[in-house]
Amino acid sequence: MQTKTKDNYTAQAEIIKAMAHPTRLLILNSLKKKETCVCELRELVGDDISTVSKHLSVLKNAGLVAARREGNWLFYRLLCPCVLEFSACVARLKRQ
Amino acid sequence: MQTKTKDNYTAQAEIIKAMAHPTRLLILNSLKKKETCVCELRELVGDDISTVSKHLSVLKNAGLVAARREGNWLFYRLLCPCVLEFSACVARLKRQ
DNA sequence: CATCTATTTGGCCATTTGGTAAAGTAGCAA
DNA sequence: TTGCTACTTTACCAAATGGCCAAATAGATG
Repeated sequence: MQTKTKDNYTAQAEIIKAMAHPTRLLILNSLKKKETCVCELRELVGDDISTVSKHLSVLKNAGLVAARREGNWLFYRLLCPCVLEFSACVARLKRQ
Repeated sequence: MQTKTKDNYTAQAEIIKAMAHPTRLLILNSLKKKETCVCELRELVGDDISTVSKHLSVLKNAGLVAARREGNWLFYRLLCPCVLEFSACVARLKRQ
């Protein structure tokens, strides 16, 4: 196996790992509909605010979302909606 | 958030988590081409045979692959090729 | 039966992850 | 300035993950 390919899979795995959590999937799917502030995501998720913030930083570091400040609020948005096409495939798989 | 939806994301996350490792991505992409025995996957991956076997059991438990015995050999095959369409999306993301 | 080959499983250990509480930071407003 | 709101970061802990070695297992063959 070539090093370049290995690096490629490592980089892909990083992104997939960032998606591999129920809360983060929920957040991603929610952001598909609209840009959302942390406080609203927190209500949606139902966990501690610091937990939600950590999940958001995982998604941000993976390049899946980005934030925009508006006064006291931070609005997160989805950078790559195509990652959600994956959900449909996984949902299909689950039913087999 | 409804319980049903939560369960849904948990189930999806299980499958995505199974993909979220460089070695397992390598295996999945290799199986896309053809059914392969463990010994050959081991050569491809380069890790200890027990490590490769454990990765395969993660993929099997997630429902992503299945095995077929032929004499002493176990041949693994990909059950849901659509999971790999995701790679293209992630690769695009990486370049942004 | 014994033995060989291919693969899985269990034990162990180091590293990573996910969660909370507490402390820190950034902007707004009085 | 002080204080308030909205969030992030740090510290800490428990649980999960990933790796290797060694032991166990399954089927083929003598």
